[in-house]
Amino acid sequence: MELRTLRYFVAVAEELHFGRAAARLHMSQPPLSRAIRRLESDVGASLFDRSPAGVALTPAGAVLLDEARDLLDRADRARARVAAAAGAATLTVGILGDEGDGGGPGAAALAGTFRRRHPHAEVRVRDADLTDPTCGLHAGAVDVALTRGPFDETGLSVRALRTDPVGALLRADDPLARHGSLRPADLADRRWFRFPVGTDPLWQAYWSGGELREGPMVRAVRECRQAVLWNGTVGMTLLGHEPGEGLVVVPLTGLPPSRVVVAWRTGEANPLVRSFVRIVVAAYRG
Amino acid sequence: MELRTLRYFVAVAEELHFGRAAARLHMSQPPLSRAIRRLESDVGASLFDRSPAGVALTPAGAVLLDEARDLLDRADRARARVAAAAGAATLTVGILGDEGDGGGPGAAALAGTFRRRHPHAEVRVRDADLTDPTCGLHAGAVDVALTRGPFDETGLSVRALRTDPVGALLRADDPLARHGSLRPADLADRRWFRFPVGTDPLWQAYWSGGELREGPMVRAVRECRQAVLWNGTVGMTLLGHEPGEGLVVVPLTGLPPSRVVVAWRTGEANPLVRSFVRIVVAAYRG
DNA sequence: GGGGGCGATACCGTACGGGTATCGTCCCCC
DNA sequence: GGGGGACGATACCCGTACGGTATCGCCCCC
Repeated sequence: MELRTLRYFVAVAEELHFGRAAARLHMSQPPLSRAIRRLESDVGASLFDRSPAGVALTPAGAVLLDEARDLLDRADRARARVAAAAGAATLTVGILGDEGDGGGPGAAALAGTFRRRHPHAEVRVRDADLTDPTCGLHAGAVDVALTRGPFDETGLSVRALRTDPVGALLRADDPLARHGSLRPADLADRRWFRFPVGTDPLWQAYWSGGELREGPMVRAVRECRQAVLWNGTVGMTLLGHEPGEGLVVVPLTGLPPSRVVVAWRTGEANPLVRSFVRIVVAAYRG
Repeated sequence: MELRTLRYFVAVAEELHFGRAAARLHMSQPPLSRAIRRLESDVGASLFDRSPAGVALTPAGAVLLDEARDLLDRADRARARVAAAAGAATLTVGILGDEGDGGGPGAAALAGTFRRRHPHAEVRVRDADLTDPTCGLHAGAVDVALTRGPFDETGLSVRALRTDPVGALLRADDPLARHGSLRPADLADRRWFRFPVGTDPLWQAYWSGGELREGPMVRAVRECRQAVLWNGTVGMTLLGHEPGEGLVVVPLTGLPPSRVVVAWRTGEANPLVRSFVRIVVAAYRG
């Protein structure tokens, strides 16, 4: 007799209809039927009379409906009290700014889900520029980062969410722009944009086509586009996004795809971090 | 926040020691640690201070301990009330008498487990003789049968619990008794004991070596032994049991092994049946 | 400095809870 | 009276999550 099962039971008892109850619970009807059957064998009593005419509560079911509502109510209040006793809780989330992640659920939606689950907690979302892919995880500026690899993962726990193929960002009038795909060697003589000194080396190397090269320095996606547009520089970006006026993206082969990840400091004490991670993983899966 | 998790939490909060709490819960320590971590991220608060010195409750943990005890208490009472509202519940269990099942948990142990889970219910155990392997399932004399195949399964649901190899039951001074194994054909000219008229044909055929033969009529295991001992009759029995004074069991090849099963009428309304089946299956697995 | 206690982590197997597809049954209506 | 629709049950599949064992990391203490 778990609380989730009791929630199922209350839904069926209120709807008196398995199909509608399942819809209300955002699940399909067969698992709901099974869960109720199991609940019945668990408490050792029939809870519903299933007659062709419809579903009706048995006396035992009526008693359980009462008790279940009470239990669920108290469980909710218990949660609230615990949260209150825990005092002010804060979670600082870092996301890779500007472009962020086009195909994902979006930071706003994630923060919303999180706030619904933890109404007492304060969520701060902090945008990072392309200088630090960890958004300040190492430095302690954020508790959890929703970002993109690769970066130095020592001391961090990482869960992959998705992988995206990458492409070269070129001016539309570049001779290479008409190729169907390119390899890094094809761009060996070009200048690539790079990031300010102190940027994570793995990150720097990956997004500069495999090695550091001379080129304009950028901090944000917008600056990358400008750098490509204004001079012969090339850059890397994700496939599938609209590259912008006067620009073209050509798929790059021979490079590992870029991973969207959620990362946090290993052994982090703040329990909200794990909760956020679970929400993010679930959102990217669904 | 499920009730099971809260039981875990209370155990840890009372022991203030993960290892001991795990022992009390009859589980190992790692899953317990994980469950508590998950609970913490679920409620969004740290519940324990894990210091090298030991484990201590946080303020939030203290609040939850209070609430959890209350919830678990009320859940127990809810169960009791539902059971009371359901009125007198009865489960009649049929077991194949006399020998029953040597290697299994035993009907007494199973009934004990069941009574602990359903204190309000009345359990009646009914021994059957070898005449009816279903112990009166078809006739409605019992709700669930813990028995041995094969038998007519129409209208019944069956779950297999174990299979046992079978052997021929012979007098120790029988010339065939010294063989390492026998096939039914080796016993073609012998008389086999048989069961009273009206016995399930599948059952009758299986335990008479593949066909019906003339021979003494028996109703119980004891009678089988006597029949073999007193005249040249042969019979079938299970390997691994002590056959008794003056008797020998020789393995029989070429026959499907005998299945120990739990069976009930398909679509049975009594929810105690499913509960009993679950208990039996768990007991045979563990 | 080494050993022991204890919680955390890693990894694996199983079972349960979710899904889709289909059935059986009853009702209703043409 | 037969066909179709509504609805709960069943069959089957799959992923997750919860159990387990083995091992690590850390601190304490002798």
